[in-house]
Amino acid sequence: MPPGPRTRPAKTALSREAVVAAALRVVDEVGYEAASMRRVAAELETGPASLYVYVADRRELMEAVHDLALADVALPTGADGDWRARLELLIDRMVAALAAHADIAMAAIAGVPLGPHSLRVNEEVLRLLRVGGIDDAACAWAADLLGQYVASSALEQAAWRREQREIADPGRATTEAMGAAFAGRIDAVYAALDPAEFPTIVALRPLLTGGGGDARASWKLRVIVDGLLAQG
Amino acid sequence: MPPGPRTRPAKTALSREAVVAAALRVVDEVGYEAASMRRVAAELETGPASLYVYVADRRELMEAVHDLALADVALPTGADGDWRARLELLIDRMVAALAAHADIAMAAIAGVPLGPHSLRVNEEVLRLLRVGGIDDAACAWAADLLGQYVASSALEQAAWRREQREIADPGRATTEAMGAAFAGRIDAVYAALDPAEFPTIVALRPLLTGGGGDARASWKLRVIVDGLLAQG
DNA sequence: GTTCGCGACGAACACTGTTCGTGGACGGAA
DNA sequence: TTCCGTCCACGAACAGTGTTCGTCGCGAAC
Repeated sequence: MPPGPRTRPAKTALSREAVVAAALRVVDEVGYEAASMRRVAAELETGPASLYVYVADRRELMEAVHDLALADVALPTGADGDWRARLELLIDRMVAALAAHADIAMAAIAGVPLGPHSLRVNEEVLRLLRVGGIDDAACAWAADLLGQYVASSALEQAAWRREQREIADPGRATTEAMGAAFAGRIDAVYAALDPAEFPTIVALRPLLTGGGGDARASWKLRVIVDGLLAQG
Repeated sequence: MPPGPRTRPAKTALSREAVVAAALRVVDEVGYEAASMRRVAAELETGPASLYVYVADRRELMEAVHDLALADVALPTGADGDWRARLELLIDRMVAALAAHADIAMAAIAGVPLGPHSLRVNEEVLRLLRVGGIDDAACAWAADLLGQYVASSALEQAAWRREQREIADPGRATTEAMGAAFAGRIDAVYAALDPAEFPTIVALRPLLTGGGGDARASWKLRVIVDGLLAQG
């Protein structure tokens, strides 16, 4: 007698791309940290051991997911303006593509991204910087700085977006959810500070947590590029 | 009969500060990720459940450790120059203080730092920016940008430092360790790229992984501050 | 001297990433 | 067609993880 109802009709649909795509779906649903190997395997209706045929470990899987998220980024064309406009557009697209998939940008902080789409996009960043007349050594370090900006901004934007989703969630749209909100919780800490000890924080309090969206991000990007140009 | 050799002579030395200090020691030894509640408890010669009297969860503990690491940062004085020199010195000290304790800066990425020492240091950052004549709204966003720079640079520096320690480790100072090294592994990826597809990366290859130390960090900081001044 | 509360902590729960071994399915060779 | 060999899906297990609960001993208050 067979040990159980072993029905395996079309289970051969496993591949590296299928695993990475499933992992991206799971990250979208439950976030970066909660996207465990077991949950990804469950998404594929298999066991966790099956994933290790196509992926060395969780880190490599998440790097692949991060790279897949960057596949949506289209390189700006000549119609998008001069090198600076194109660079800022490209960076904005990178941040948007990453922030669209929860906090997958964490993978870029845990390890340097070296996937094919990361390389494709970074090649274009470096090329645009050179077109802009930036010194070669400055190009290399600028790409590093811009990479840090992309990861940080994508994480910030993802956190801000998740907060809005939690507030909009009718299941817990109570005072508790409002109190646990992202900017709200931070602002509450600032509001409770002693103005004699932290005069500047208290004075700037409305500005510190305001404008968590695109204005903040594009301002930061402008600062960095202006700073680059100042290195002449 | 007592249920076992329950010898408890001087076990009453537990407190929140003792827990956080022990956690900092563990982070120094094994790193941020491997610093588990069980290891911290073992450092205090107790069980993991004992920690939860003084700390809500691992996240809060790591935020407290991050804040403790910033306690070493001394605020620059008038003898250190004008506002810009003081600001850059302060930021450098923050990066150095965090990078001295492995990758504890990860705690600043997982959540916005709001501990007492973070507040103390951020108050001074905001104050110096205002002294420099930066617009109030720009001050708020600049502090955010500088915070991202501090966390990213501390992580980068910690990774670079760990790599050097692993190479210097006589136990595995073989070709394997050299091949698995940080900058070396990245450079190897770049070296294997097709020059027709990634011409800029290949052309700038020696510059991309070079200068991983202080020069890179201070250059980035100069870019940011120059960019701030360009906002008028 | 007795009671009472605080807190240290053993045990357990529900997970996690990863490895091993089995065994079935499929390709090509005889 | 039969056989063999390779591949790989997957059950089971290992060694951990964060966190919670209940107990129980100790110090202090009454």
